[in-house]
Amino acid sequence: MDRIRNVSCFSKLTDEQLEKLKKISVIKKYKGKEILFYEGDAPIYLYVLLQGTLKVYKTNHKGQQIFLHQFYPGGLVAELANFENIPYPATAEFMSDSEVLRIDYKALEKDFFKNPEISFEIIKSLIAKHKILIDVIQKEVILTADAKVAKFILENGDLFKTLKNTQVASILNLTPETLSRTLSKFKSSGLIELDDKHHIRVLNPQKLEEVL
Amino acid sequence: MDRIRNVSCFSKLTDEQLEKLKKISVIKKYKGKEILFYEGDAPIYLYVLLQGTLKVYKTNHKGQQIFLHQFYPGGLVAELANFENIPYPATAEFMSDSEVLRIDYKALEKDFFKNPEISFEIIKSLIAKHKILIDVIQKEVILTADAKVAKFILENGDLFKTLKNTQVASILNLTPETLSRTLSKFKSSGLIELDDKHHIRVLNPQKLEEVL
DNA sequence: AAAAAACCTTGACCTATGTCAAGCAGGTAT
DNA sequence: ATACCTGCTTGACATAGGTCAAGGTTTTTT
Repeated sequence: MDRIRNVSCFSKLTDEQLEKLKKISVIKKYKGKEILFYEGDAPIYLYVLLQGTLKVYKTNHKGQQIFLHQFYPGGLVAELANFENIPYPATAEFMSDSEVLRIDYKALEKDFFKNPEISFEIIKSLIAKHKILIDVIQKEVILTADAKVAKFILENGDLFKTLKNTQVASILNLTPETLSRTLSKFKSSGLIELDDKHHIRVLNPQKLEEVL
Repeated sequence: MDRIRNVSCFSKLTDEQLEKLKKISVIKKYKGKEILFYEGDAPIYLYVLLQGTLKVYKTNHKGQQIFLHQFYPGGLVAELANFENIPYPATAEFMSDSEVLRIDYKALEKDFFKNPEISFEIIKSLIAKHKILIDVIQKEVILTADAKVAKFILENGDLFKTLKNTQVASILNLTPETLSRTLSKFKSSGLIELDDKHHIRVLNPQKLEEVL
């Protein structure tokens, strides 16, 4: 199918290779809130997200989700677990109705691994994920709640238009209460302004940077 | 030099390739506590640790070190920054007198990147680092202080023999006070026993596991 | 439009861990 | 032996952020 060809990761395969790939993979559909895999599951498949969104999170001692990352179409999911044949280190849950390409990993390894194009794509994907993890560490370990919020406003200000505050809070791994308090603090110190419908206007980007 | 050949990452190179590598690299010696690079520096070189130990950490808002990882001889340091040409995301400091192979990254990229052996080694190194980062997240974000200590005792119990408590505390990113309190708590609940010289005996591995 | 559900805000309180300070123990140097 | 580090322990206190609860507001369902 053309679906596969359009995935950036496989764009450079020959027709013949694509045929092979088709044989070891299948397209699966999921609904929002369904789970693709749980933390601790054994990895059998490599997944490529074709459509929809997928979030990956870990669960802490008190059962709360620690949001790690969100996948968009084209993303390669969970190579690590496949490579190392260790249990998935996190849980993956669909956030909307989605489609994934489910690839039999063992077969892929056998046929495709010597292909330098594929290796390169894998390196790229690993590096991207590496960056994500470093960001997670930055976010969770280094930044205070205020700094998280300031960073999010500066980098993703428009998302406030689409997301509810609870959703933003969960992306930042904060409680809605803390987010609310932080926003009012910023508001009262004149850093931002909230008009009617969740539209944040940054009044003082300078100062907001300084919070970091 | 044979030094290079013994680095696992380059063990499969031909003599000719090794010659090339020699031309674009140089061995540097450092003393303990010297800094290899600071968080935020621009990456020019790829480093391979030949001898000694190197620790990598980030610094949080209050200026404390957040320990991320320790490198041992053979380790490839900081590929990410090189690949992506972004500033180093952490600081690297030698913990003992050490030697590194300093490789001109641009030249390496040009000459060696199509080599599937090298690609494979890079993938391996990236995956190892990926795992480390996931562990860091696990340690810093998911685990409580008690759980960190319990995990460390179970996995690295012998290190208590060689390291001072302050050093263990800094590996766990805890204050010595917290570590001390946690150890006495474990001791008084009969989970562990401390004899004269820093030798921890685990009395109840079962229960210790449960703390996790 | 009415009822129900979900969301946001604010206050009071809790908890884990860090900070500061003091005392103590053991090892090393004088 | 004495003095002096360095590291360990313990206590009192501080603080960031979470938890619980209640009231108000918005959105969704009926």
